[in-house]
Amino acid sequence: MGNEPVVVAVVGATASGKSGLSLDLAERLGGEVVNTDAMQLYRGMDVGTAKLPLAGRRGVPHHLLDLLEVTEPANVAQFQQQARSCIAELRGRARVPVLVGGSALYTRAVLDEFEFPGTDEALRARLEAEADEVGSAALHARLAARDPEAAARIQPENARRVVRALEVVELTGRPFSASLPRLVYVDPRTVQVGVDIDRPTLDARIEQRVEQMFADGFVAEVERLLGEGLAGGLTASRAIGYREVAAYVGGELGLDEARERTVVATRRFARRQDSWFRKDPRIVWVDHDDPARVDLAVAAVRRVAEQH
RNA sequence: GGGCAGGUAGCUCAGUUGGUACGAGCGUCCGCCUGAAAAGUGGAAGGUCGGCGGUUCGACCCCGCCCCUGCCCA
Repeated sequence: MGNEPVVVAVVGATASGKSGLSLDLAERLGGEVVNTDAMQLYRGMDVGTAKLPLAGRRGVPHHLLDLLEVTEPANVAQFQQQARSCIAELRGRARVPVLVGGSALYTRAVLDEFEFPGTDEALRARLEAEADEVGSAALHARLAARDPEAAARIQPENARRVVRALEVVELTGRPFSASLPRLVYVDPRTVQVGVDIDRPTLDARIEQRVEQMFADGFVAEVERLLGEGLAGGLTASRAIGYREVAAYVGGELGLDEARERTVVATRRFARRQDSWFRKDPRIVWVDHDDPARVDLAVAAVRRVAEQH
């Protein structure tokens, strides 16, 4: 295991400049890019997810893009497996995996010791129907009886988590931890590089990016995906921008309104991403416009490589 | 020039027959987060009510003048 390459992950808020840094790092380290963005997993969701077009990839191979149809739900557990085997494959070829993406849960699921209890479609469907009927508070009360600790950590209003907790409890007969695992890398030779960016700059970039998306045919992309069943996709239909543009196409929103709401939703998303990543003390932060950011990131990678 | 409607939280708008603004939605800020995660979810901070003057024990709510916005008439 001694000569296996380090695993690098570039994290940070949307529109902070992760893609560019990931390419720089892949070039400097002899690596290939592995996507860890839940929405870029979808085939056909390109403009609205700011997916790097082939022409912009500088010849660096990209993995784990375009794996799902918009009608399919996303699935972290499955992604975890795919990403880990992709990483193993790259290392087998002595290439450095450079993960990039803004989905914090996905990134952690891949990098950390992170196990998912099973799932049961029918059971979950039943619980969801029940939640709709009696309300999540009632289910929360049942959870409290079965698994007091989980209940204490999950807000009664959060139907999604209440249902999942009950699903796990009923399925495994064991308590659901209901809290994130500790920050422990499955492989100590892991480095996370965070792209730091101040809010005014980030907000301006988000606005600019969204405008560019619309100029680049975002509406046409959504129309095409609607034809492929986007509206029925559990995950994809709720993606930022896609739901707003779909509402515009459906005549429920004006174009300007759709664009403005997309900007706002993206901004809020960026805040949520930030609060996830800030909590992880292992992340080495580099400023988005620091001329030395690539050198700093490479230095961080070398440091970890030498320690192990 | 005249008439009408309106000027209340960052935005859109409720509300008080005069007694310290019950406000709401959105936004903003902070937090949570294990199989939908660009999802889901909790909390907080923001107005003294267009300006000046008057009436009143007391006005955001009454009166006067002024300013601004929209519509209408000339």
